[in-house]
Amino acid sequence: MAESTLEELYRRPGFLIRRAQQIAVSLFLEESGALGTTNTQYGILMVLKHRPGTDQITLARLLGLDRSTTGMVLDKLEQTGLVKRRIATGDRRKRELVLTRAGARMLEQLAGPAQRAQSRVLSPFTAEERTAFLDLLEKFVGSFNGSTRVPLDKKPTARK
Amino acid sequence: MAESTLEELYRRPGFLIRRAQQIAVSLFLEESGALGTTNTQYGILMVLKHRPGTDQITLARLLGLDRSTTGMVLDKLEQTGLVKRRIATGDRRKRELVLTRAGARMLEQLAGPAQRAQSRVLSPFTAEERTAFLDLLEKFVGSFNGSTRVPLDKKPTARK
DNA sequence: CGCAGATCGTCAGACGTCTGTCAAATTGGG
DNA sequence: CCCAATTTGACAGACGTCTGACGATCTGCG
Repeated sequence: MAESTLEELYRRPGFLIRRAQQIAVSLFLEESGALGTTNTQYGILMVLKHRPGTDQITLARLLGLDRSTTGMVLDKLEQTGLVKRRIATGDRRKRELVLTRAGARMLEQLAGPAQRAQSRVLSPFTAEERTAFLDLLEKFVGSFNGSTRVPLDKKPTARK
Repeated sequence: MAESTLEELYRRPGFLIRRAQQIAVSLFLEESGALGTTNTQYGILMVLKHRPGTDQITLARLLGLDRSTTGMVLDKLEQTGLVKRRIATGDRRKRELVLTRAGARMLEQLAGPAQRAQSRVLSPFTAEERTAFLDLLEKFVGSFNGSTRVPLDKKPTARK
């Protein structure tokens, strides 16, 4: 029966990856819920915790986002009072980004939800499958960093 | 050196999955390029090819999208002349969706690019890794169909 | 038969994401 | 030292995605 040839669609990596992303976001939102901070915002807060004073472009490269997205999300974070933007001394084009006290507190409050979300994401897998899954994902994204529209640069410190 | 504790971030499944999705979309767009049809639109066209006359809600459930997204993408598809929307006979709330001739042609033209995109997605893997990757993804999304915000329903035919 | 409750689709609102363009600022080569 | 090229961030435009609300319609139960 040609009735279900769209099984092809369901086995496509693109389809599966889209669903996976949808699920991961969903789980994070379910756990972080009332705190009102999204996945992406959480990523930015994380980076800013470890690299205070980073500028927007570097931040974007660290997360694999483009400048516009990064700027827009930072707008929201600034409005919510979690992040402070300051014109960089020495290069007035740049904005030095730092967590506010509220931002640091939010990050602490998010630690639990983020951890639970991660556990739920991995919950369908056995221990071996977990590492296999992560290893394969790492190999996948790793082999495309640099190519693709929005490359990721884990070592922006190593600047020319 | 606490300097790079954000390696934690890079190993998080949520982060890896987001990057993977970003890459997959990017590759599809690179290949389909000039045809001007996106990932999501391609999914809708695929379903409509195999299930002509489907209504929007059923289509949404088949793809794991919500009603609004589905409706909006269908707006574009209708504007571009790839899909036709018709009030269903027997239930005037529903819209029967069918590919236009141009829609069917577009689907044919997309076959090559979609195939190439899929090959490129899987290119970093060995044959064994490919099936492992797809199996793990399938297990992952499969175990969350039904839960999460936007469930997926592969068998909407089996209605009450 | 008639109305309460479910269902379908649209709309408004919010967020994320990318591309392209532009002004301001910086840098480098002559 | 000066101007061209580059870099940073903002803005406009386009698409996808979800939630919540609402009108139109249908269905089932009394």
